[in-house]
Amino acid sequence: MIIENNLTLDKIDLAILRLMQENARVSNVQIAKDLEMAPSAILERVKKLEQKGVIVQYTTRINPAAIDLKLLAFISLKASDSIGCVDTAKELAKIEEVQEVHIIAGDDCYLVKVRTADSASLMALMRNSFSKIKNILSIRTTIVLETVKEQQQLKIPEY
Amino acid sequence: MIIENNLTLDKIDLAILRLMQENARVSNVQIAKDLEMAPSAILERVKKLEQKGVIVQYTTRINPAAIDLKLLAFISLKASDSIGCVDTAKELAKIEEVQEVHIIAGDDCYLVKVRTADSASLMALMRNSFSKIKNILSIRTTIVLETVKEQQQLKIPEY
DNA sequence: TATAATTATGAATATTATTCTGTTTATTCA
DNA sequence: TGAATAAACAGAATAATATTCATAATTATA
Repeated sequence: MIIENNLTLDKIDLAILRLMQENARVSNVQIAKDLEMAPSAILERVKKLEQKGVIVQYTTRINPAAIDLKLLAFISLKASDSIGCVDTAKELAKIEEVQEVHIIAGDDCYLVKVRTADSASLMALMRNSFSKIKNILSIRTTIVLETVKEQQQLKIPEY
Repeated sequence: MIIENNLTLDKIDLAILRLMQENARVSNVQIAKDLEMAPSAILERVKKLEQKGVIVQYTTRINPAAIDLKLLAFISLKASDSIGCVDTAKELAKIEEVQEVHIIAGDDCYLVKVRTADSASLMALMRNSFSKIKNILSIRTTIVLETVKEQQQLKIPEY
């Protein structure tokens, strides 16, 4: 894991992040034009943002329906883990269909986001993968009927 | 919105998506080398994947902590909307701090994912933004203590 | 099987990334 | 405060990549 030392981001860094968050394939030249700077200076900053771990990844968002992943579900799990233990969470994280695993406050212990083709394959996933994980006491599955908004983009402050 | 006509993705398309999902800034030349094809052929396919809406966006994942967004929460909402009505959902989607809005099956009507600086700013958000939305009957907020996995990457089938 | 349509190749060109040097700007510390 | 030091920037040169386009190969279709 990359250590984040000097995490003070100035106005220019934030502007770069704003542009790149919108379009990861924007060119240095374009960013430079927008910010009225030299491409070489932009490149240097981008490299630094990568090194500092501010930029985690450049990723391509794919339409889930295009690859036949039409079902989205959230699963709340209770486990007999000691509190603060992430073993069960790590087991859940290993499952490919699992996009998110959060340890949450309150009644339930874990909140998991899962994407599968359909309800049958979700059922299969639960039977084959979830059931193999020890310490799980109960499962509550919530099917998403419609997604109105889904973005991982963050609200980047002005400065 | 782009209409998705010919959504039959072959093995090569899936391979391209797999590479680009991992790294949106991978070069055509690199993809071409990996798949043992000409860069021009790859480019043509990528353009088509964009046009067909298979590729939704190229985005940069930013470390939320780096821009002081350390709190993640899920909010379950009940509303007095008629079933299937997305008005409330659309209002929720307008809020910048809201990353996701799902209409869900079961007791609650909406599931919302929110990111803020801290619990104080979450409280402020709820007071200022959520409370302005009509028809909301009840709110249940779940704070995330720790995120073990968070990826929007999809499991791309072999062929 | 012939024809049409799609997809791929390879070379030429345009654009962009990257490197490097000199300069400016900011920061540190006596 | 002000010299010493470090960080950031600009601009030019070069390397790498994207893009275009004519042609060839492949695939689908009648």
